[in-house]
Amino acid sequence: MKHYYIERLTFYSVVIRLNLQLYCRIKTMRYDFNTIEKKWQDYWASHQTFKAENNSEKPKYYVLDMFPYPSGAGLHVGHPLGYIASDIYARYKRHKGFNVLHPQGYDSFGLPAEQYAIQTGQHPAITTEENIKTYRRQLDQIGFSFDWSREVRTSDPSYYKWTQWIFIQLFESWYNNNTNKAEPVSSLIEQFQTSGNEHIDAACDEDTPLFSAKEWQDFSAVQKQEMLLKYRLTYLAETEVNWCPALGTVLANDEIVNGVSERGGHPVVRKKMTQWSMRISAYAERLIQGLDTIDWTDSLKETQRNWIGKSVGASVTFKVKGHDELIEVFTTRPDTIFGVSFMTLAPEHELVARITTAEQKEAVEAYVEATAKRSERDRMADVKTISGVFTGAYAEHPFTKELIPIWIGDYVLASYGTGAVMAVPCGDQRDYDFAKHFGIDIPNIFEGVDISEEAFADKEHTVIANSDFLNGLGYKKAVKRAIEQLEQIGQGKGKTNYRLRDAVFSRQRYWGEPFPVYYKEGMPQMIDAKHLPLTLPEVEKYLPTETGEPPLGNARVWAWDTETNTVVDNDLIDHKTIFPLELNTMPGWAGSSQYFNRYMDPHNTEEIFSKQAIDYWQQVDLYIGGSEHATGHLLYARFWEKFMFDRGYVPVDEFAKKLINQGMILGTSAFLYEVTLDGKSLNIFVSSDLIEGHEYIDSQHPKWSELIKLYEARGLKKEDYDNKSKIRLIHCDVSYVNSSDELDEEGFKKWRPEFKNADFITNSEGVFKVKRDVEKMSKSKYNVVNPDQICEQYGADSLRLYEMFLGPLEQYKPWNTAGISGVHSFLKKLWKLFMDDNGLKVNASEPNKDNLKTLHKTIKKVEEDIENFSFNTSVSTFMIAVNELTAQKCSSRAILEPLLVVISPYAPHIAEELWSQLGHKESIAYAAFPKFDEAHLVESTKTYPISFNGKMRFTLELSLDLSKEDIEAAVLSDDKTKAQLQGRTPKKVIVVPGKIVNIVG
RNA sequence: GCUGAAGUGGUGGAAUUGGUAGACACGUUGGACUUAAAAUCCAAUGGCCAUUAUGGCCGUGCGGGUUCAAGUCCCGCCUUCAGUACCA
Repeated sequence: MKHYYIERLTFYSVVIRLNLQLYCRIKTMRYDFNTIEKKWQDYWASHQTFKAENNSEKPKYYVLDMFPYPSGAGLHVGHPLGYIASDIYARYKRHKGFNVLHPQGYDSFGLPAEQYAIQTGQHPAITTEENIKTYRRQLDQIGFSFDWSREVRTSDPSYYKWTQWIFIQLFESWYNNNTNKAEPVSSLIEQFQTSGNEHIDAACDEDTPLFSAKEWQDFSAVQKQEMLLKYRLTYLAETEVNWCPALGTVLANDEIVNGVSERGGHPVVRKKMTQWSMRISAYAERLIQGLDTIDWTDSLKETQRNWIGKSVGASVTFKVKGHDELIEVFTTRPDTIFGVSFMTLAPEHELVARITTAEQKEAVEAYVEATAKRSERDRMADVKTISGVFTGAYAEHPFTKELIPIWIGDYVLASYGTGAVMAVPCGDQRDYDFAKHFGIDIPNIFEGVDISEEAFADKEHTVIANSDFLNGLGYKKAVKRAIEQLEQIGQGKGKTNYRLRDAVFSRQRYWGEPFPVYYKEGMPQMIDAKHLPLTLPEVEKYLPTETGEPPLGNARVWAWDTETNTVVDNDLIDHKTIFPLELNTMPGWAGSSQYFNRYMDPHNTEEIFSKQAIDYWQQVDLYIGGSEHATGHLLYARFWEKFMFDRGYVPVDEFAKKLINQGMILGTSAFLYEVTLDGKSLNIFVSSDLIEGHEYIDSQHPKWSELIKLYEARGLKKEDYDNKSKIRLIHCDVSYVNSSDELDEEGFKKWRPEFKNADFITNSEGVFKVKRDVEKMSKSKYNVVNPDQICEQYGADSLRLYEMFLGPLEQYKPWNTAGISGVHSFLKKLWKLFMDDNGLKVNASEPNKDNLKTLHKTIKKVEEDIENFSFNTSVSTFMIAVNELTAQKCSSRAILEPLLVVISPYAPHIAEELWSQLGHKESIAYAAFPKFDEAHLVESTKTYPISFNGKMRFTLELSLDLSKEDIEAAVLSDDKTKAQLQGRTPKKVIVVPGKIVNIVG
């Protein structure tokens, strides 16, 4: 028995093997994308095909993607969109003879890994490593031409060593407003030493006192450090921050969306804390100016301009009556100074408590307290309510010396300008509303303008009146004059104000870069750069300590020994040689603000990058990424690059010459209509075509007889459900829905077992349909499409082509997997152009005129498309080319070989395979892009559209040699023209040679 | 409110400086091949009217305008999306 069994097995295995051999033979002739793609991905990896050299005869080109945060969910089809576009561009540039740098890495510090660590105890480094593996596998299978030998990870100590190094450089620098650049702190100390700080124009803290050289010399060491800290480009300061209790950390303004945290949507409150800050405000003007020198989209530049928020105007000081106090305000309309009828201070303004009169004390205090309690979000949500209190104090008008009541109101923000405004109700709608509400005077200082209904804010048509020396002047002249006069009496000057605030740089987090900082007598000290990196310590818990310190407070070994320059046990802190280390870590944007430069020389252990490398690569030539980073990463990175430029580390002060924002690929969500009663599920679902337009169940409706039967079967009475039973939408995983929107009931029930006994009411054809809607692709909406499955089923080349084919790169567009069959069958047709059942069918035959025309118009169009980033139209062009060449039965090597090079940036795997089938031993990646030859497109005739009164009626083929007159004669003598005219004489004939003929009759 | 982008078939989208609107696909319908299915191939496919056929009218968010000719330019609106918001 046993013997027989083995014999049978052997027999079968021989049969199977024979079949397999036959199958494989056929298979080599077919477009077997899975095998081909794996083969070439392995080839590229083992041959390091895309390794960029730091010295090359070729011109350089640097194509960069925004590196991903490796999240646990992996990639969905929306993620690679920008990577595919940049990869096409990078491959194209290689064909064009450039030495292309196209690196990739990971922005691997961040909140999600830490949140996961808090929940599970899993070290973030482990989670991160696992996620990176998944990302790498997914990226590899799409066939990107990344130079992986240059990979960086922000959480890698060999990388963050240089993030720490830059921090030290910033600490050792100050911003000189005279030279308009950052300079070493040593130059500042020299000036203090010789002449104090009175004559220094620097970006510094507002509360910096003036001191003389003598005073400086007399300062203690700690006092000197305190003073210097007010000038450093990164500094410690007590700042009001956005504190997120749920996340236990501080958030930057751009990490808050609609008053809640961007990640997780948790509430955010204002809180005072000592934090590291970055003096980005020093660069506000240069960040605006620099925008004119770079090729970024207008909308992105506009977003950055708005964020920086430059406004030009004047600062004016008002004396407070009866106090030795001054109120400084910022105004963009100094021309309206004679229209001031009150002043408003922010409730948080420091003068409020000092100037409030005894009578008003109670009301003012109550108001201040009430505002403090209201969260930022409440204040934002409630813009319409006007509130405020009179302080009882008066200011003196700088010119008229009239008394101006001082109010407080929450429409004035403490964080903008000086936190105080001179209110001109006739010229500003908010001041107007406030004045109306509290019955304050609204003097009119505009000539010929009615202000009985609303304020007049039109600068263009302003003519000033009732304003002494400003009478009769227009806006511009009045502003100039007002500033001159204010300067003369010493109560104001021209001033430019920026909305941009310094960036808080501390996070109360574990999974981030440690600061290279220890504290001696309470003052921060930098660890010498040669001892970096200061690596993250191990902790038992990733939560804040019991005393409320950041997670690093849990580290047992986290103190700095200045004798040995090593990290030692906390217990050893003696404040003589061993000092406590900083417990905060750096924010997410630290690691991403210089990574583009590190790619140029990623393994350098001596420097952040060599001079030779940065001089060669200079800056990113093309940067592709999402527009959501407009006011975060893209602003901070520009700031750091300018700083690095000032200090002589980089040769240019903008890091990315050109930037493109790719749009988002949206998911097509599926929804089920679920019937509910009193908010509870009735376990009944209704096909979407029965429901459209209804919110409640109505027993009168004939469509719902089946549903009504179900109600009755369940013993529900008509009066219980009629017009009460409501319909709601629930998300359904898109994998249980086919392309006709029909639901796989069994699959759905398995996925959501709580509905396993649910009733599904089908439409009149007996089919259950879901509702479709386009939304952001996300796990929680169950509309995610995984690229792994697409690659498996259609191949990476199909995925690449399809993502490009969907529409313009910058646009938002919905994903629809069904459509991929179009590009997939294009690839099969392409394959068939080269291969038939017997193998390669390409030969040395002479190409004919049509072949050449097809090839050259394709070369021309694709080249233009790539230069214009119009990748979608290229894919159509390929389809047209292959359709035409197939119809022409073209098998000429002279046509098909160059065609392959043109297609290869888009579909590199199939291009490589066919290229090697053509007998090439080297990769196609560096083959020269074919040269376009206009000669092949020259035509002798043109099919003219013949229009009558602008409407095209028919076409006529005419020689292009004909003159205008010849064309007119030829057209007019044509029978079809005569038929159109029916004997009438045309009034006019427009002939545009080579374009169109229009007959006006 | 302000700023920016965009409105074209059933769907995604083409249309270089004003010059044949709807390329290229998806989907749909019909056909070929097949025992059948898949795959592949062929044909039709903006709407309406008409037909024996070569036809006719309307049509790029809406209303005007410029022009021999407008999706494209100008004026006035509407809608959608994104960003931003008491910024003095």
